[in-house]
Amino acid sequence: MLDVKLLRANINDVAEQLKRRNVDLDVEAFNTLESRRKELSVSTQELQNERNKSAKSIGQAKAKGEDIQPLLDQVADLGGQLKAAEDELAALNSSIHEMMMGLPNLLHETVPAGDSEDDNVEIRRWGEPTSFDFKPKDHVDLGAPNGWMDFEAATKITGSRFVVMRSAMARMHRALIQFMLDTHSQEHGYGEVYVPYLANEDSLKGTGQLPKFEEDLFKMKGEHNFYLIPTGEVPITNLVRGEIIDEKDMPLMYTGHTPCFRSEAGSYGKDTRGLIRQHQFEKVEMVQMVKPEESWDKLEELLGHAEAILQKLGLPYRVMTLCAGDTGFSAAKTYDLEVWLPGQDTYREISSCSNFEDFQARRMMARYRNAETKKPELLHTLNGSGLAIGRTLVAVVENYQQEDGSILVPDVLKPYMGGIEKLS
RNA sequence: GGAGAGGUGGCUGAGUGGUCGAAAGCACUGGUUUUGAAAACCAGCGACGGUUUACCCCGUCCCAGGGUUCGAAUCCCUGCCUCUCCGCCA
Repeated sequence: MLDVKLLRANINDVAEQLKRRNVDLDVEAFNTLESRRKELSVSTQELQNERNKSAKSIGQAKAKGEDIQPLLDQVADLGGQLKAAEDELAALNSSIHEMMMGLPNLLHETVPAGDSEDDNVEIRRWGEPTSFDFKPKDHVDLGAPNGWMDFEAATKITGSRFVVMRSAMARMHRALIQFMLDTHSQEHGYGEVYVPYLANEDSLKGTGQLPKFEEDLFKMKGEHNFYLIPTGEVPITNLVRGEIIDEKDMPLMYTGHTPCFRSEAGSYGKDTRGLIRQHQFEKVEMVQMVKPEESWDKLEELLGHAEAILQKLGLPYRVMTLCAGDTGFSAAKTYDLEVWLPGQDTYREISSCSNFEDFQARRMMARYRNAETKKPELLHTLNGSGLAIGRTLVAVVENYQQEDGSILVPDVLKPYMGGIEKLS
């Protein structure tokens, strides 16, 4: 959420900045609501003050044994007036809040202009696209024939966009999770967490998936308002919802593995083949809660932690800065890591690393106590995939394939796979 | 799932429907004392919003949402959560 004070003071600036995202802020509507709110807030407080004073004097009169009936008559209609004013004010406040919850974050000045992923800007590459002296296959042709990846079985069990994995492939999938968690927790300084895979409405509002993007989520039936998490970002970031963190404990760094569930509404017909776009996939997530002045440096560090995984796995990739139109709702700036996929002869997103500044923190009242001022201040949140497991598996399978259809095991994964050299 | 007890400031924990934003203790901060530290003593110490140069002042907040009342931390209803006992269970 943006700071409502910012809108009160500089709404035209904000509107101008939101245009970069092709978002049209209704300045007039906001100003109308806001001026009415201010008026009403003042008059409501006056009424409240009057009520408090008279209640107090009635109490005192009663304590002295005086007749309080005349005083009661004086305040007879106060209650009704106050109730009406409070109700109207509450309605107004919730309209303003609703409007604020629907506005995306302001973009960092370094975010390039653009409307779609075609306008994202490449900032560097690591490694060269893998070369083969035969025609490389994609992961489906490599995995499906021998049952390593069984899309038909998954369709029977559930439906489209799910997968069953078997034997060595299932094991390598699991190995990737262990390898990433170990790397982040042992080498990069993250604390490992295990978290719920169902989250409530407040949590999803906190990180920004609700109220705007409910159609992307799977919602539980029944009396609880629970949703399957679309990313580990949701439960992990919400660890600090409503908390005031000691400055000495900052930055907080968490890593965790979770499944992710996405309805993929609106992407029918897109990436229907293989593991690229599933309703259920695994991810190892990195989340940081940092002091505001540190967040831009921390974004570069966090990006480096994600890159380290790809480098250890020996997978060629490039780093992209998302353009204005492609940057997510809550983020001020996002880097995507795109890994080389020989089967598709292209780079595909495998990680997304973002700085949210105080956008999520304000939604969930996540603060830290500034040691100098002793006051609670909003902290900054960041997160990044480190990495998406399914897509990493695709990248390993396609980049490490041999002409006979076997898959070499990257060195760093061997300890997690009983030392075997290849899948065959 | 059944029965009971609770949810109060960073923590523990008092609170008769009427100067209660809330006793007390701990923690923390500042001071006195001390070569220094500890101890002792004194003082300060919630969040958010409005107003203000600032002080002050005003409002809201005692799990959440409703209700009763001139007035609610306190009474009533609903929900959420925690604890104890029983049942079930990985």
